[in-house]
Order: sequence, then structure tokens, then C-alpha cells
Amino acid sequence: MKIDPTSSVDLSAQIAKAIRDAIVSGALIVDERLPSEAELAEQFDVSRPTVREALKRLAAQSLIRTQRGASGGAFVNRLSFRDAYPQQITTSTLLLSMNAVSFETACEARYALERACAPLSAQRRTPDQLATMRAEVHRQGQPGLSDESFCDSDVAFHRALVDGAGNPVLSYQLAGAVEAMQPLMNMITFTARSRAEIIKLHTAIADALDARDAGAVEAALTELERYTQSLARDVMEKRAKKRG
Amino acid sequence: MKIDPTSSVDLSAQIAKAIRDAIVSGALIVDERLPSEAELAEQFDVSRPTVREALKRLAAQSLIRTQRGASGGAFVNRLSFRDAYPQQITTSTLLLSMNAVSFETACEARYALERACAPLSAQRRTPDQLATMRAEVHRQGQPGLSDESFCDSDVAFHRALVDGAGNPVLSYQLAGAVEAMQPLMNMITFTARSRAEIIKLHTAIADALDARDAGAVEAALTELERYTQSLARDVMEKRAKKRG
DNA sequence: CAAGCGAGAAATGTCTGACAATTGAAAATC
DNA sequence: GATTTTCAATTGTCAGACATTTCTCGCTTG
Repeated sequence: MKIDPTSSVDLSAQIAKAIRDAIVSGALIVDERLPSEAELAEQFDVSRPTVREALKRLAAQSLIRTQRGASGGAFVNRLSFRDAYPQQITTSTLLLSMNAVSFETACEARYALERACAPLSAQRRTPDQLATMRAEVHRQGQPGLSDESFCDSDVAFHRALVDGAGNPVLSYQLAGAVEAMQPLMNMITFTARSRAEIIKLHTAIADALDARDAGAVEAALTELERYTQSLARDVMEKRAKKRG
Repeated sequence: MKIDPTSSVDLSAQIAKAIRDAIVSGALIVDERLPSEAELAEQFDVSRPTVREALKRLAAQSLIRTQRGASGGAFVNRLSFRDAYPQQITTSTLLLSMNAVSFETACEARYALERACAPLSAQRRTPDQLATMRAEVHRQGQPGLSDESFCDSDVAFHRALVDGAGNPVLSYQLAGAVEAMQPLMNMITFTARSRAEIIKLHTAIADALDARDAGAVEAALTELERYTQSLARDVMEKRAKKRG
């Protein structure tokens, strides 16, 4: 763990990097206690506030947690999928909104990833997950449902589909893609007719999963992508007309 | 932006959350300058070090950048895919190593995601990307190549395959999955025979992409997954024997 | 007049020292 | 022996100061 005080980089950033590297390399193991702030300050030959800034950087990435009190301190955190979800979603959301990623591109990625889950989900989905999907489809058909609630239910439906693959790595990767799309999806106003079409395709997906027919799941997802893209194009055209 | 000084949560965490929410919601836009640390301290009624800790948390997530000097300050950062890559990879790596994700699970996720890219890549890959893949395959066949270099080349090959889909969202999602697998892949010692088999399959993938044959790409990827899994099983069995 | 130079101002980066709040453990008390 | 008290260690927060960087603006000089 070496620090270069003459570098143009913040000392706290250097210290954070040194500790992060130690965690990633396995030199610091899960639940191990770091030296106290005072000790770290002495080791790195900096002041305590500087050490604290470094620790806050690591805490922001969920790499450590801190506890106050006598036997307190900073501990290496076991990074769980559950902890990583919100960060992944926040990052993905900002990536889409700040980089002007087109609806088309985001949608394509999302459905490509979902199709990747289809064969596994067809094979492994639990009755529970299937029931969740059926329930969400039913909810989507209820009259008076707001566009936002409809989107929420849509996310829940697809989430169940992805979780059906029984692979936490896939679920984690897809959480970002699916949830980050929501602000984009919310731009679409769902008419009664388009809702009916989507529900029809959702039902087809659920039926295919029920029958463990991977090919049918993929086909329905492809069709759903095609339909979603066409809805988005309609919205864009209407906007262009309004502006023009 | 409200702060509760009586809450058990760190003030700096609350302040970071308030600013993060403002960024995500769009209240603060890209390249907008935040108030100076002194002003923020006054607004939130906390001291400057506390504000600084909050800003470091945001900097750790690449949400802001800071500049020293007269017209300096903290600015909302345009979160780019390039900035997000290393974080995604670090997080994915730790998720795999800290949660005892099996090689099997990680491998399955990786190839499922890659197969998702296959149709798009077959359709869109540039001659450049194809040339990269051919070059990496050639490198993999050179004698005296270390296991580590072989793995590096493997990553580069698959990276080109994924980038061939021409979808930055997919590339971003896959970067984590592919690169995070490397430490696991490095556990496998590649014999001359297994390298030859892998090169054969890589060649098949490149040929299929050359011919824009999506089905053949998927088939070769499936075969490569099957073979990689069998290699991993061999390693595991040998280890079990040594221990037993 | 233009170009360069320098002083100053504004902002972040860092340090010192102190106190508050929390918490576990040891010591004291019943 | 059980309970309460005290204490020490640690993080959380604050105040003030100085160092460093960088832009701006006015002044000097060719």
C-alpha cells in the first residue's frame, strides 16, 4: 500500500485505491476489520479526515461498512447481489439517460438479454415464478390501471421471467437492463388496444414457460420486442409532427 | 434536499443521497456546477468536512468530478460507458469471489449472454472486428504462450464478438460478465490439446461470423460452453483426488 | 497595441485539535 | 452471582487554519 504525496491525484483517492486493491486481491478478507482511522492515518502518513474521505469512497461502493463504538471500526463487506442491485440500476439508468441511448438500442439490448434467459427459464422456472407471472398479467388487464402501474407490473413480469433461469448472475445483469428501461418505457402511453396486445404476448410467454417450450418463449419475446419498438416509433412520429 | 440530524444515518450519507437523487431525477443536469463546499455546508447546516465526505461518496460512483482553482468546484459528471466499465468489472469480480458463485453458474451466465449477442453480431460485425478475432485466434495458437496470456487473448476474442453486436448497452453488460470470469478461468490449466480444441471452436465462431450465419455462431458457442464446463469439471475432480 | 507577467481571489485539498455519540467490556456494587 | 456503573476505544462531527491550484484582471513591457 504505497502513497505518493507528490502525485496530482487526491490522497484520499490513492488510499481508497490501495485498500480496494487489497480487498479485490484477497489480501483483506470478508468481515476482516481494517485498522482504526487513527492507525490508518499513521500508516499512510496523512491526517484522519483524509483517511475518512477514503473510507467513505469505499463505503459508497459497499466495499466496507463501519460501526461505531468500542469494538467498532471499518469491516470488509460481503458484497451481496442484493447490495449490488440498486447501484447497478442507478448506474444503468444514468448511462441511458445521460448518453442519449436511443429507445431502439436499449430495447434491443433488453430483449436480447431476456431471450438469453428463455431456454434456462423454460427448463427451471418454479411454479411460484409462473404464478407470479400469471398474477402480473391479470393485474395488467384490470381497467383503470395507470400507465405507471402498468409499467411496474411489466417490470415485475419480466423480472420473474429472468429469475426463472435460476442463475443469480443473470438476474443481476438483467436487473440493470430491465429496470433502467423504465423511464424510457414510461414515455409510451399505453392505449387499451396496445395493452391488450401486450397482455396477449405476455400470456403467450407464460403459456410457453408452462409448457417448458423454450422456442415458443423466444418467439413471443421477439414478437414483443417488435411490437414495443413499433409503439415507440409511433410516439416519436407523433412528437415529430407536433414539433414540425 | 432535507437532512435529519437526529437520524441514526450518517449526515454525509444523507447529503450524498439528496444530491444523488437530484442528479438521477434530472434536477441537476450534466456539467452543472454544484454550490461550493462552503455553500453546501451552510445549506445543509453541517461542517465542510461532512460535506466533503458526501462529495467523495458521489465521486466514488463517478456521479461528480471536482476541479480545483478559481472557477473550480464539483460538477455533475456525464457518466460514460467507459467510466462505468471498471466499476462494473470490479463489482462483478467481487460478487463472484465473495458469494462463492460456482464456475458452472458463472460460465452458464456468460455464454447465455454471449449467445444473446450472436444474431446481432452476425448481422453487424465489421471487417475490423472480424480481423481482431482472427488475430486473437492466431495468437492463441502460438507455442510458448503462458496460460495467462492465453486467457487474455480469450477475453479479447470474446470482447470483439460482443462488440460486433454494435450495441453499447450489450457491450457494457457483457464486459462485467466476461472479465469477471477471468480469475475463475485462470484456475484452468490449458494443455496443448485443450488449447487446440478451443482454437478449433474459436475458428468456427469466426467462420460463422464471416458467413453471417447466426445459427452456426450460437451452435459453436454452445459447444464451447460445454467444453469449458468439462475442462472445469476435470480440474475440480483432480483437486478432489489430491485432497482425498 | 498586443503579449506576457504578476497579484489577487476563489475554490478544493489537507492538517490539527477538539468534542460528541456510541458501544463493548471491565470494574464496582448490591 | 447478577446488575449497574464506569471507562476506554472508535467513529461522527465541528471549527479554523494553511497549502495548492487555477482563473481573472490589471499592469508592464516590447
